[in-house]
Amino acid sequence: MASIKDVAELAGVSKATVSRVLNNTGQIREGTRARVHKAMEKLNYRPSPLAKSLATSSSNTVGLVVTSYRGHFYSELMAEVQEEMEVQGKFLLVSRGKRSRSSEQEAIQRLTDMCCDGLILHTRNMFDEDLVDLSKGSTPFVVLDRSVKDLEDRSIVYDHTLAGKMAVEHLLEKGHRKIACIAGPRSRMTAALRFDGYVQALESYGISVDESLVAEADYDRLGGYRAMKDILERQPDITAVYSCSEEMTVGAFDLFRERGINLPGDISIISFDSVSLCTMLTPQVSTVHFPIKEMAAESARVLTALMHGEQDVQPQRFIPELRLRDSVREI
Amino acid sequence: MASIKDVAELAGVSKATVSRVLNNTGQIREGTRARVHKAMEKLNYRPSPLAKSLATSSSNTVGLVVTSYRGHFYSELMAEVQEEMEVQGKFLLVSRGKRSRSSEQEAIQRLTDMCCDGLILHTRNMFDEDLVDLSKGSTPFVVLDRSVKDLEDRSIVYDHTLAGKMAVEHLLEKGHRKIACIAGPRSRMTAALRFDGYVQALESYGISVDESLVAEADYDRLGGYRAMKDILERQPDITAVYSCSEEMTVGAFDLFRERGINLPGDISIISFDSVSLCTMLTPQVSTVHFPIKEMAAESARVLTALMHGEQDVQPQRFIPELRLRDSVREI
DNA sequence: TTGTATGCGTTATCAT
DNA sequence: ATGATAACGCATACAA
Repeated sequence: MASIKDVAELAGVSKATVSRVLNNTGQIREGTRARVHKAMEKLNYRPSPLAKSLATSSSNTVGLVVTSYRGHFYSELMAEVQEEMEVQGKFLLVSRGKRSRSSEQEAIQRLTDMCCDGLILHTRNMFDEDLVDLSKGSTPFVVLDRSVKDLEDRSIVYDHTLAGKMAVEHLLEKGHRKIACIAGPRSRMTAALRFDGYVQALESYGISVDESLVAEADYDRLGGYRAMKDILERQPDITAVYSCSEEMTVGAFDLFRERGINLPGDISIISFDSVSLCTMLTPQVSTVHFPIKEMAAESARVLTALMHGEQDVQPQRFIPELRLRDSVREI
Repeated sequence: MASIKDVAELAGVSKATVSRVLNNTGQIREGTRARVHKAMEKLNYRPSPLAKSLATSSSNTVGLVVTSYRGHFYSELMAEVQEEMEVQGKFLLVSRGKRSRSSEQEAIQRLTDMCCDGLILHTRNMFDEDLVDLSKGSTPFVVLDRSVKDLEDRSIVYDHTLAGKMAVEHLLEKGHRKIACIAGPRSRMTAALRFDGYVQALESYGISVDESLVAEADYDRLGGYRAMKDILERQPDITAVYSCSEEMTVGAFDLFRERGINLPGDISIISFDSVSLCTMLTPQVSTVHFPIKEMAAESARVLTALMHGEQDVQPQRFIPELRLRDSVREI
């Protein structure tokens, strides 16, 4: 690989001059510029990003840390950020915090050590104060789907509780009273919030929650299948289900299909949805939409603004939105 | 940020010594080692990956180049490679070749400039000879889902034509004769191959292809919807459909749902499938499985072997496999 | 307008 | 067992 030195020699100038034409900085005579260009051409010269980063401590990359890679949700998240960043000409470095405070911090450190120009954090286990500490450093970052006090201008947030409440209230309005809940692992913040929505909606109708109506499961297809099965065993006469994730909903449908249960005739269902899995099912299921895609894109945009040194960025607010389809009937 | 120099000074040794304890190379007295460690601790020292890369021309990252980020397929591909690489402690750098020979080559150059230790290429537009040229360089790489002559030991391949043939023959065996084909963009290699499978299967039954039975569409949901609509307009009395991608199948189902078309009563369908979208549909649709996930993982493993300097790696062969479910009826 | 010299944080080759 | 020192490829402050 030809280096800047080779180009300089061939063009009969100094390295500094080559560097100048490279970055379009300073004044250079047209003649020498041409000579340098020709030399670069001839040597098929390409600057080393590594050396440049070392010299400037900026790397033209941004880091993304997530808690998992598995599943449509994270795939979509990664892809979206990736695409948005490419527009900025930035590379994306992805790292995973393995569901613990320390591993999340470690991931962040690795990324900053690599001189990422910015960070997008979808971390669930770090404390708010950790994030606030981080904000004292020089690397700009945004937090995705998490509201951090004092970091509002870098938080891309969504009100999971309200979303859940709206979903369950819809069921309530349609006359359902015996409403099951397929909940995510309650150790996870957003899962807990979504469950809160269930509780609040019920309370607003003067109904207290019956624990035998709720099952906690992993946020995936099999989890949904099992949860639905458990609930139906305990409470065969439910009329509606509130599912806290689309993949769990797909799992529930596996059971419905297996048992010949009819929707919405026998059971109504409403679900969270991010990647439109719910519109592939038959009947298409009514959802509260959790717009991870748009939020990921927004996080990329906000980060870009931050990296450009813009002040007072106002992250877009994402409001829960009901998407009514064919899986809920009136009773 | 503390550098190796700071550590050396604090520990009262030279930079070289610090470097040695860092990499566990050479012999060092226990006492000094301890002192160095303490100094590192105290300064919260972390080595700069950038400087290390510059010095060693290796970066602890691998590059992945794909043609798109959109859709479940690519998402899954990225996520799988990502996860597999993390096990090796490698970072992943993703870049996109925008469906042209030159942009794919450009992406590769950027990645090699960053001193990636290895490359995974899911490129469709470069020529075989480009790849062969590349193989003369020093960066190990593998090609995903493409068979390159003279590069068999780095090609993770799948027989799309055979897969398509098997799918259509299944339809044929069940008595179907008027079989529509929802094809991908024929400019794309694998789409063309899958279509070939259709042609071959038909020929083996002495049937010549009727172009009005086939529609070419984008490899996505909307494409499938439109293609299905077009075909039904021209040929309302088809009995079966061969769909070349799962997302197109989802789109076809959108139309079926809209029109109240019954499966497999009115129409039978068989589809390619990679991300199990087809098992979410009702009825679950019979498929030929294109195991992109496993192939992505295999590509990561083969690359790892290559990077470790192993010779004679034999990439696993992936054989098309029919997964019969409930979307095809006998007539 | 251009050149010189130094620094960025490592590794690696010689010495000692 | 340890230290000096030269790379690695670029940017940049200071001279000229």
